[in-house]
Amino acid sequence: MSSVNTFNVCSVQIGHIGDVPFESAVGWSKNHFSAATSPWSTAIRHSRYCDDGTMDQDVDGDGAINLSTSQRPSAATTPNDSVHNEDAEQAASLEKVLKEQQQHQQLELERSWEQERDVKGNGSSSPNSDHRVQDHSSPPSTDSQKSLSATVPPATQSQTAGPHIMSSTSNLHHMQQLLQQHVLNPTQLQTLMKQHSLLQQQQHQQHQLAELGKKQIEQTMQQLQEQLQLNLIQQTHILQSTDKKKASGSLQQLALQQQQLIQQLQLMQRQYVVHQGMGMQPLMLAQGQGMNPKTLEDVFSDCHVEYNPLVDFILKITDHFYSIKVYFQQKSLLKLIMKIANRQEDWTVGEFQQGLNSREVLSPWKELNEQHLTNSKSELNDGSPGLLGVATNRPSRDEAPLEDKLERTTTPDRVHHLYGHGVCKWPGCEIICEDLQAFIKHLNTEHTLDDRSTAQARVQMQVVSQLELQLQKERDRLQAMMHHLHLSKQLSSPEPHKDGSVVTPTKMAVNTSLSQPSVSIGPMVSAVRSPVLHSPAANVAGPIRRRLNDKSALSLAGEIQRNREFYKNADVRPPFTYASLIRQSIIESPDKQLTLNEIYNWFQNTFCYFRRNAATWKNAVRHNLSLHKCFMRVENVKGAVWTVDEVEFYKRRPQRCSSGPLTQPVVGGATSKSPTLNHSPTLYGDHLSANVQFMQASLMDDNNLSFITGASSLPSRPRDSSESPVHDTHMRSPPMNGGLHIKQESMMNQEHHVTREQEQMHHIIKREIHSEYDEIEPEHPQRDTMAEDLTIASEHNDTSVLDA
DNA sequence: GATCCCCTAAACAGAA
DNA sequence: TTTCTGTTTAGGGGAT
Repeated sequence: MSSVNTFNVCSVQIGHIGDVPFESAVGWSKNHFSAATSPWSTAIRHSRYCDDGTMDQDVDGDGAINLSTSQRPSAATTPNDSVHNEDAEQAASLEKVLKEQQQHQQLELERSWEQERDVKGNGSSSPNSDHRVQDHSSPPSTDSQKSLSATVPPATQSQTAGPHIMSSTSNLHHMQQLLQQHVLNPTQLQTLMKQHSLLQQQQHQQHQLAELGKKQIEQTMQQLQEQLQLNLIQQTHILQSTDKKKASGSLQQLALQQQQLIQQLQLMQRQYVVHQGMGMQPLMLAQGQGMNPKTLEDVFSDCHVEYNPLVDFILKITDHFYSIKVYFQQKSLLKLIMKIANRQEDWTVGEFQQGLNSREVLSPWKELNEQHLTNSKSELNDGSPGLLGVATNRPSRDEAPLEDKLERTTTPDRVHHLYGHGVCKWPGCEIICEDLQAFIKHLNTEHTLDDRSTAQARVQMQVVSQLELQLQKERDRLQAMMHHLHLSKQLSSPEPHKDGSVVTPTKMAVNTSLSQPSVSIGPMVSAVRSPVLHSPAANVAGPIRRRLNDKSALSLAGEIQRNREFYKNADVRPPFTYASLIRQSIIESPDKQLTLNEIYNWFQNTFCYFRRNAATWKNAVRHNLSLHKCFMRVENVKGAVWTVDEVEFYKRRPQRCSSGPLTQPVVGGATSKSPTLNHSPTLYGDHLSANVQFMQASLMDDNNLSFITGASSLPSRPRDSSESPVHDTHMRSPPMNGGLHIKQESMMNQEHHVTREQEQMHHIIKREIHSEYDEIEPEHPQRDTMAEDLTIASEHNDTSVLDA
């Protein structure tokens, strides 16, 4: 672009050449003779404009350019200096003589052109650019110029042709101006003109060569495209054939061949782009500048070297554009193959060929050819096949596909991710809004930039972050699974599927290629909603509550831990009671105490389910906190916090199963709200067994360790009287923090009807579990909970054992 | 069918 | 006055 601007400046200066002769002359020569082609290339390369528009001093320039400067270069620098200095000094007195010289020069030029026409066609017609540069890179001396004008080689003379004649009028005008300004003598001008014509001819021949190469590339691309289509048709045939065994091998070969063809096609397209970019360059510039393309072509033929950066820029953009188009076309083709392979569309070969020409496959090329034809109408005629021969079928811009129209109508302002089904989907909001406007109003009033919204947004960010991590993990796992299954399938039996869907590397590659670019949240959510591992999906459909026979609180901790991401992201009701969840939230806290609001937050952060219907479940939480004696309200300086009385919690749980032989338990001799505080000894045993078994499964699953073998024997471990009888009151004494127990009732006065031996057993079991966890993972989040759970459970078991 | 557990809803009161 | 917190009651559903 800078070159174009330079040319504009050049044009203006030519118009004022008489006013500022030498600066204009410099401008003209700078833009009409590139550094590689101008006889004064050295001077021009080192010349630059000053801020005031005049030329800066030339360090080693010749006299013709530096006449306007104060420092005149020495005559020894360039042979031309002597001539120009003499012309300048005698300019005033030799005007008449010069006019005669001009006339003579004009006649001489006309004669030389006639001679050139006569000898046209006798010389070589393929000079390369290196030769050209070599010929004109050195400044010609006066003698050489004279000899050049007198003895022009036939090969050089023959290269002057039409373009020279076409532009001779303007060049003659420039020459006359130069003669009037005494810059060049007629001989120099004549040499200059010949060189100029030579370059034009060379450029023209290069252009013809480029056209020839371009046509060859087009032909090759056409052949490759035909081969590709043939390949696809063959694949279609094979897919429709009944012999699946043969089809598998043939498909693999064809798929390999298809990939090679596509690669070759890409290569050819790239070469085509290079040729095309070079060919369309002057035209694009001419159209862009609103100038006469022919005139510009003349100029560019002289100055093409300076346009290299621009050419590179255009080529890069065009190449990138083509790469995108190639990708989309390949993707479309693969989609087509997948449709057929999956028997979604039982096509015949003819229909398949028609499908190849469908909009889905060809639309990228149509768009490409539209732009291509717009940019270079003269380069590619409308009747030409264009890229891959699809240009003729391009629709008009008004015939936009339905999908495009739908996409346009589905503007983002009509879809709000926080609004759906008439409900505000802000976490914990669920406000019903009649329409989008009402929702927007609600959004602007209720969910402003305050602490609450900020915190909720922060939570959501964490949710998204965790979700992405989980997605990546699951994706890697799936990939590993697929890889393993595919390998094992190949190793075991290369037999295709019974349903006809052959698992081949082709399909795997197709699946990969198709799935990679389309990472959307939809499959992710669906995947989250249907977990395979540790799936609590059985409890998804409604408030199915866990009973005592289900997993205990230990299982709750383990299950929450294992499915934390699932519950956090899936709108699934956790299969635990409010009481269990509240307890879990409290015991997960560092201080084993939480305010009501913190419990709310734990529910919302841990379970996606509790991000809606806030009023309902919050009421339930409060109800449970008040209802169950295991939850104790403690007031401290900060306010009220809730703690858990573990004994009371576990004492409460067996109440549910009152069937069976009723034996008054030793544990928790205090009165209960429930009139049926009957416990089955076997129940405790089952409970503990279930706990241990689940812990085994959990640890085996999570840590892949088998220490449980010892853990399972813990309840039956012989009591060691030497063990410290220190009673672990950690879980039995909720942190007081200087607060006051409001709801204590019988708790503080309650005798723990646990024998000394049982206390010892608590300590042993808990310490052992702690030590085991320390060996496994020092920071295991479940450690305390599990230890406590098992302690309680063992306590119950001991009781049952004693009772038995 | 009785009983129990759990959930949901609601009313009410006190505090912030 | 509103909102939050805590308590209590009532009723329904599921499990035993």
